[in-house]
Amino acid sequence: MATIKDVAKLAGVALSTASYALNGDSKVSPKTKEKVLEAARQLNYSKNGFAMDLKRSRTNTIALILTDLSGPFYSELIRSVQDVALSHGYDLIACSSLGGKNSTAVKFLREKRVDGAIVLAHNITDEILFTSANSGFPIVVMDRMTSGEGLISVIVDGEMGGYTATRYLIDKGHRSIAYISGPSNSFDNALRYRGYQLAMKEAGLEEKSKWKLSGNFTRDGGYKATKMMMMQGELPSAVFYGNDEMAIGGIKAMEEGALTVPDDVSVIGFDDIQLAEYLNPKLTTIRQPMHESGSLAGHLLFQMLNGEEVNLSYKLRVELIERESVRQQ
Amino acid sequence: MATIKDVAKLAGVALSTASYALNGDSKVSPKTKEKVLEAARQLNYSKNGFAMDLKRSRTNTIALILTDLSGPFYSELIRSVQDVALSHGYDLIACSSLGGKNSTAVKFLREKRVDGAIVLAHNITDEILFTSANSGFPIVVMDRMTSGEGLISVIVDGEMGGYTATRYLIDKGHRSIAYISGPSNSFDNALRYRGYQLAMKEAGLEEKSKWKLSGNFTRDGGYKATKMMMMQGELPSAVFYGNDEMAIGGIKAMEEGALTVPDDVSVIGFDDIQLAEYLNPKLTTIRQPMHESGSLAGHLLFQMLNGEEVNLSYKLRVELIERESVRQQ
DNA sequence: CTGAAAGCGCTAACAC
DNA sequence: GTGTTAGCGCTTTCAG
Repeated sequence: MATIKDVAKLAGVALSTASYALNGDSKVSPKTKEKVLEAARQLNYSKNGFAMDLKRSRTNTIALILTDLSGPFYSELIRSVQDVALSHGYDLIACSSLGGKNSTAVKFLREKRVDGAIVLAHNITDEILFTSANSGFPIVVMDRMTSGEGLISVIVDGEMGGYTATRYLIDKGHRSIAYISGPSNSFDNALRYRGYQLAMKEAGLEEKSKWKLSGNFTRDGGYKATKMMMMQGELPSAVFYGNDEMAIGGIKAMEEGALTVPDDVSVIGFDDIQLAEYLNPKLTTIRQPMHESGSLAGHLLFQMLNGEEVNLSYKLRVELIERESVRQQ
Repeated sequence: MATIKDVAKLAGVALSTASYALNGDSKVSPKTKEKVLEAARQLNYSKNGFAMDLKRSRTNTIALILTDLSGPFYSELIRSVQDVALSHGYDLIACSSLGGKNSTAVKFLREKRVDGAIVLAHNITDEILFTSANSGFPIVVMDRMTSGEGLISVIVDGEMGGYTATRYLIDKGHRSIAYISGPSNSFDNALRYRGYQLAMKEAGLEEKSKWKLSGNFTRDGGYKATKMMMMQGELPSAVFYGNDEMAIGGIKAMEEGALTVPDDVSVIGFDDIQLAEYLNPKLTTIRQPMHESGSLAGHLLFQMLNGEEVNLSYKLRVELIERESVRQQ
């Protein structure tokens, strides 16, 4: 691998001159510059990224950390963060926190391989966040309400969402409503469930403990939880799934059990994933403003990077998307 | 930011001793090691990633380069590559080639910020691939047939896929079959189209030039191309969309035009994206073995990293997934 | 086992 | 404008 030293030698100039020429600094004469560039071309030279980062102690890169890079749900978020990064002349890399403490994500955070990060990964502990973030290394976290030095959060109002969904079902005349929950350690799930409870209580409705099922936020989990519910004999008139993925699994289970949605049982989800409007029936759900929240997170990160003052947390509103999976009772 | 120097000083040992202790080298006495670790803890020390990479001139990281991080289609691929990376003790980062020559992807490739890369991004030119790859920096490219020093390809047999899809339609009794193509610079599209042409020719069928439409591989493009086709008056009895996304858009356009799939016109796609089986009607399509190809690409990359000999290219077979969008004519 | 010292490749004062 | 030089923070020989 050719180094800048080789380039300088071949071009017959000093190291620094080569560096200046390569970086487009104005204080190099055009012909010297051309000489250097030509030498670089000949040697197929390309600069060593780390050496530069080390020297500059800045990478011009931010990281987006997700639990699993492969969730279709993140598309919009990734895109909006990417747009913001690009518009600030920064690079974006995505990495996964799969593997917890030993994951790529934690390594990048701890070893400061980027200038800042946006984190949406529940398996990154608060402790890691706290010890990694500081005024020189900002982090915005999107799946919990946590803040500290260089650490802020932008979250979606899940409680409001849970309330809205439940309330909508109640307004449609439903009286027996089940909530199929996500993982018990999920902050998002807790919020949605709290919203559900609130609306139920407010309407004087009771949550039946036999319908208290968990589907782990996965399609298969939703399927199994629903099967379980169906085996219990008595069915609610509506079920609120903690997320759309579980609702998909749930609808499948119902279909298999000769139950029609929404005629036999109404279904509402949460997230508004892309698939939602292609399901049959089209899924009524609560839309998370992924684009807005990603964009906001990105902008805030750059504000912090520039040393500007920002709030400790931001909460975004959620929206009901009425489609076909809920019927008037 | 505390450096290893600070840690050494606080612990009262030499720099090298601190380094050894921190890296778990065996030649440090347990109590010295503990002293160092304690000092590191106190200072909230974490090593500087670049300095290490620079010194070691290895990053233990590979990159997966995609045109757009946000395509839902990549999920399975990402997951399989990730699994392979993890099992080799490597980190994986994903980055986007959005922005072409100035993209993050190109920067990472040229500046060697990783140890190797898997590329599935048609806007990365062959030239960049050739100048970046070498025996010390392997690249496996997944969307074209290109090879060179440290550069190999694993592709899916798109031509066979195109042939299979078209042949299936013909066997179902269809005689007028349109192919809605992807971007003209797409290698994948060219392959699929060639397969289509082959099957048509073999059956003595003719491609009508008025149905020669392009949908750019996007949902919206498929929608527009289909609208265009419908405006022409005469409709084919079956249409083969270059990918599933376009088929989705196409089906929507047909629905809006009071056309029923598959009763009025049969539809076949390509890719077998997750959505395909949730559409109404469920989409008949050609499945790309994303898991297998990602896994293979990953394994090959590591073989190259280890200096092992590998073939210049690998071609994977494709599979017809029969669902509901094609009917017997 | 420990410590001193030599760089990895690059940038950015600083002097000429 | 151009060249000299001092590190960025780390690993790793080599001598004690």
